[in-house]
Amino acid sequence: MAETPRYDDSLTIALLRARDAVTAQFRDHVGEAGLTLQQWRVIRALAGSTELDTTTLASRCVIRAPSLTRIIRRLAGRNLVVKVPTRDRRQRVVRLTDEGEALFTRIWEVSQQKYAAIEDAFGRAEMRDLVVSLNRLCACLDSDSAPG
Amino acid sequence: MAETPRYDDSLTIALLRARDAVTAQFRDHVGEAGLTLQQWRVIRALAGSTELDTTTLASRCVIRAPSLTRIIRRLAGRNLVVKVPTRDRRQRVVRLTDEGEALFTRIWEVSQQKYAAIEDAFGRAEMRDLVVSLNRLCACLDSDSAPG
DNA sequence: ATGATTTAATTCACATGTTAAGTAATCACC
DNA sequence: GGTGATTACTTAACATGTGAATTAAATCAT
Repeated sequence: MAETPRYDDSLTIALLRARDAVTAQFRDHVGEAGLTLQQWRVIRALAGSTELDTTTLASRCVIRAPSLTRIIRRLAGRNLVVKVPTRDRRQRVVRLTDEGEALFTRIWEVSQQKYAAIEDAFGRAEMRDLVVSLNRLCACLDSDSAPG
Repeated sequence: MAETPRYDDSLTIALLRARDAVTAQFRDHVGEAGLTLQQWRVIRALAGSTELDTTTLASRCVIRAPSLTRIIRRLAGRNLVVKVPTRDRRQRVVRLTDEGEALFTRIWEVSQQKYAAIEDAFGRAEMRDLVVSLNRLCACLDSDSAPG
């Protein structure tokens, strides 16, 4: 508690700590349902009969393609997602099964409460500003990779 | 570019994306020196003849103890860190070797430039505010884990 | 239509993330 | 000063992160 690390002012460390603190709020609840947080992000992205290909899913969930391949394999093995046939047979499009949708609903309710609790603790407006700021940071860094 | 994911407004996703974007700025440079970003965080925390035990190091680097055990083993195997004898023989206190310090210095210079580039792109004041905001978020979440 | 190229996803190899269990050293207490 | 609880770290088992190589399918040029 009392120790203030020397490079606490680093953006990298601040982001890591924040992510750690936020995910910690959800991990136990999601874990009790037998899911990792990454698996939960995938299920959440597919909720509501959404069909998505691997590339889009990877982008939305911020999960690399190789990891997503394994995650989908596991979720399919548990009958939570199924493959959907496509015209372009290179693509793997998936959607939730009824069982997957049911699991989503069960987790989602409590998850929303926990999210609301964070908003209450941190401040709704401040949180909105924070998300805007984070998204602007991404926008800044994604564009200028061109050196001088 | 044109697709706006449905839950881009999620703090969790925003944090993931931001972390991803920021670390991407450093990964290649650090990787060319033969280090992962996690290994680099450890080396950075130890730079300047700093001796630290595993627990403190884990806290500062935001790395779990089991991961840190393996990371230190690898860095020790490459003669970048060494164990320091301690009174409490449960603790593992480590410090950089001369080789480790040299590697730090080599990476650090470019790393600082890249950090400055982020500040330039995003705005120095905005970045300071962002770090403050992130740290406050952690403070909010670390304290109130007590349910009603 | 045939072959070169590009694209989408997977596989591989190794490093880290995560939880639970294990081990050894210290501490608290009597 | 010996015993039980605590502490610091490690190990083990499995899931994900990461970059490079691979495979299969669509596209392009001709």
